[in-house]
Amino acid sequence: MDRSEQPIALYEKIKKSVVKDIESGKLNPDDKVLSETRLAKKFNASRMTANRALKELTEEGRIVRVQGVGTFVARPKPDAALLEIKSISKEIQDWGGVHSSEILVLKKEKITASIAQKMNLKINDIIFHSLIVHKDRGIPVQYSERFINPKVAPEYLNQDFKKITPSDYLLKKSPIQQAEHIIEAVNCNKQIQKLLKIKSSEPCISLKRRTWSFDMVATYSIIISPGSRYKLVGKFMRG
Amino acid sequence: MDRSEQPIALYEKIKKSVVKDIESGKLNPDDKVLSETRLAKKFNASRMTANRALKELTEEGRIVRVQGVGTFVARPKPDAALLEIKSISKEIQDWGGVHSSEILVLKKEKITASIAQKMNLKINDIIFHSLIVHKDRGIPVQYSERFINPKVAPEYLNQDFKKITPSDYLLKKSPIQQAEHIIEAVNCNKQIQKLLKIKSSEPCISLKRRTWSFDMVATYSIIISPGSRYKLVGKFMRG
DNA sequence: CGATAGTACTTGTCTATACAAGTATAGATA
DNA sequence: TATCTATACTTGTATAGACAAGTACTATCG
Repeated sequence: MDRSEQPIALYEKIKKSVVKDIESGKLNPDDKVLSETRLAKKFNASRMTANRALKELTEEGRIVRVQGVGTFVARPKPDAALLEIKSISKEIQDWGGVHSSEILVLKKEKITASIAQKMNLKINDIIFHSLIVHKDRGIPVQYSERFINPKVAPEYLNQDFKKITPSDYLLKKSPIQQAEHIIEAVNCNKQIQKLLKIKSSEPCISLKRRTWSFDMVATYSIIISPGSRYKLVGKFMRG
Repeated sequence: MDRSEQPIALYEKIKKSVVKDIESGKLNPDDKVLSETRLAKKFNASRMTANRALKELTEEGRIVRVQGVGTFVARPKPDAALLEIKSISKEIQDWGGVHSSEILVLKKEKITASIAQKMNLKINDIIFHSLIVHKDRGIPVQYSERFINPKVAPEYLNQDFKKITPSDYLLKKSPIQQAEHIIEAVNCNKQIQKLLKIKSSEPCISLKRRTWSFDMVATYSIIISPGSRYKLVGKFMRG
């Protein structure tokens, strides 16, 4: 860790204090948080500084503010793994299906320009690339392409993926700090149509996902599923 | 444009001005943006106001700031701009579009069995029902049907939705929301095809959503958008 | 009893100022 | 030439004060 101790900003201290009260249970969901004025007095800060702390906590979804009324602790995210793809095999099994998968690509390779851009890497950097089709009772339900930053998981290719799933390995090696999801409805190209054994008219759901670890883009993945065979269910906060 | 004019905050004006310069091509990636001091002077604002504008644009991924050096237009990490599933009108405006909407239904009515089940209400209970088609420059981009529990927002129908959007009103009345989302790729029925002015082959993204407030189901909504005209982008933090 | 006005409090926005800290550049120095 | 130093500029943090806008409650009036 190259993070040495720099003097912590006052607004950060206020944020941490509120978060601590929430996580310790001193403040429960829907409880009223100290007002800006009171927080400012408590920390010997100006109101603007307390305002900044509370504004950022609002953006982070930890509190809810209502003008004229006050600031309240937000209800906890019911599912930590919000729109996150849990292991597709588990999902299929939970559904009562029979999971199998076909590994089409699993290797190191030079990164392409468009992927390099998405992952903030340089062209010609080396990257891990996998392409897998997941099936239920032999019927393809998901095309899954994944690019992995080797700086984050250098031993990725050497794993025995019969003992640990790729997702589980990555989760262990690189705690995800942040994830971005882009969900689209698309008609997919011929190659993917063939892999998924669908007609060209079949609407598909495309989920592109980037995850960050250690302040780097850790993975970029593209998942495509026929609309008739798959849906996403997510529980999370925020309107 | 059904957006009536509420006084727009100064920092919002500064943000919009910078975004406009970026999107019009006046400012290109890596170009230097006016410094806080200069922006402040240009808009007759204080430096703190310009600072807020630039700070928020940084969080939105549109610019990059380097202490001691300056502010630069971010490279187009595509899709980084839109962060949350926020109000569709705001989304369209941020995108540089022109939002309008057609209200097809907005009334109290008796609940149907299937909706009653989803909302944990009894058949023949009264519910608020709205059906709106949102457009960008006249092109339909979203079919939005919504059922609202009157216990949560009894004054819903009496609002002047030219002054406050339905979403904003609901957020205010029941600020703490837990939500469940089901996302599917579908081909939609003839009625919706007609409203959205799409061909039957156009893949659409369907987002069904339930929100909870005060331990009740507050709303159930169905949102359908043509895949070619809309996508969902979500950024979620962990820890 | 119901409506209204006043109040106390909250968050939202904005200003003018201040100092700290990081960077680049030009000019002086060894 | 290579290195240091002053400086001018940038962003980052923080203050104290101001007014606007929204809400909840109380006391008053009709």
